[in-house]
Amino acid sequence: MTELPIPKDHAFRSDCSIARTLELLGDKWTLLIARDMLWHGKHTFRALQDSDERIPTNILADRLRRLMRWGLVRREPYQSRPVRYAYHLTEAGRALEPALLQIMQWGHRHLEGGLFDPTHPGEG
Amino acid sequence: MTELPIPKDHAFRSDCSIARTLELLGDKWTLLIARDMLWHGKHTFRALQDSDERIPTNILADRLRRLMRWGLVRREPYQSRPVRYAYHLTEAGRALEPALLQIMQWGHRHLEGGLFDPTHPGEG
DNA sequence: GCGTGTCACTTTCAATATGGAAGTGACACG
DNA sequence: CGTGTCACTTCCATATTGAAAGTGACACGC
Repeated sequence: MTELPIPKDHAFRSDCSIARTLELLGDKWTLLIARDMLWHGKHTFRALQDSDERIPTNILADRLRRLMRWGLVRREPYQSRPVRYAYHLTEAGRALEPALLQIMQWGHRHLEGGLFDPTHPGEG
Repeated sequence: MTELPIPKDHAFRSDCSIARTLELLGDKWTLLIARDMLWHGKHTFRALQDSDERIPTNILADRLRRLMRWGLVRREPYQSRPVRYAYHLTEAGRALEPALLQIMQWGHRHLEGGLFDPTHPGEG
């Protein structure tokens, strides 16, 4: 149960936790970034941009900014000269894993998706 | 494990089940429609449009069309003269419940959302 | 039969978001 | 100094969103 820094300028459209969650994660890309950081060891801008789905760089930059603003992602320099940052999920970000697993499960069962499953390593 | 009628004209951007699922459900509204049908007994266009989040009617119509096209929702006339339809989740649509619960859970814990929880009736 | 109301949408259109592509800045390396 | 990499930002055409108004099929009351 992490305290998230809800942006002061943000007004939620309702009390519903699902509606609120979708306000930050409800798009086609954001959860893929979480997936890549959580399960695929991708932590640099470059690595995240090289996912199978080929996220446009402007969208990636925007989503990372949003995730940082909401406290789901933190970035830290992994080198200086030039300074470059690695992005990591915070505790709140990692807490998305069960939701991600359920979404994956549904896709496996209904959309003939690939069988990668982080809970069964070696199959993907 | 329901067979879904994947639209012939649709090409998934990757094999990933999460990416695929987000292609149909990855927006701010679609899962709210599922929520309302699943837990709030809303099955007419009117009822769905009267949710707390006030979905625009053109978006609602579009999302219902999409959900029907993908086989997550089915509609049936609930009256004739004039004929009017009720929308219901199919088995594949109802199978979203675990994902919805996890998303709700995350919102409860991190976004101070309301406490409605269909698994604990009487608290919302 | 006519005006009013309801439901279920569709249409319109301005504003915002998306996404492909090219550009920029800070370096390392040779 | 030229080339290359990483991490973005900027540009811009197109697509999506969302507020609002419009439409069609009736029921109901007068």
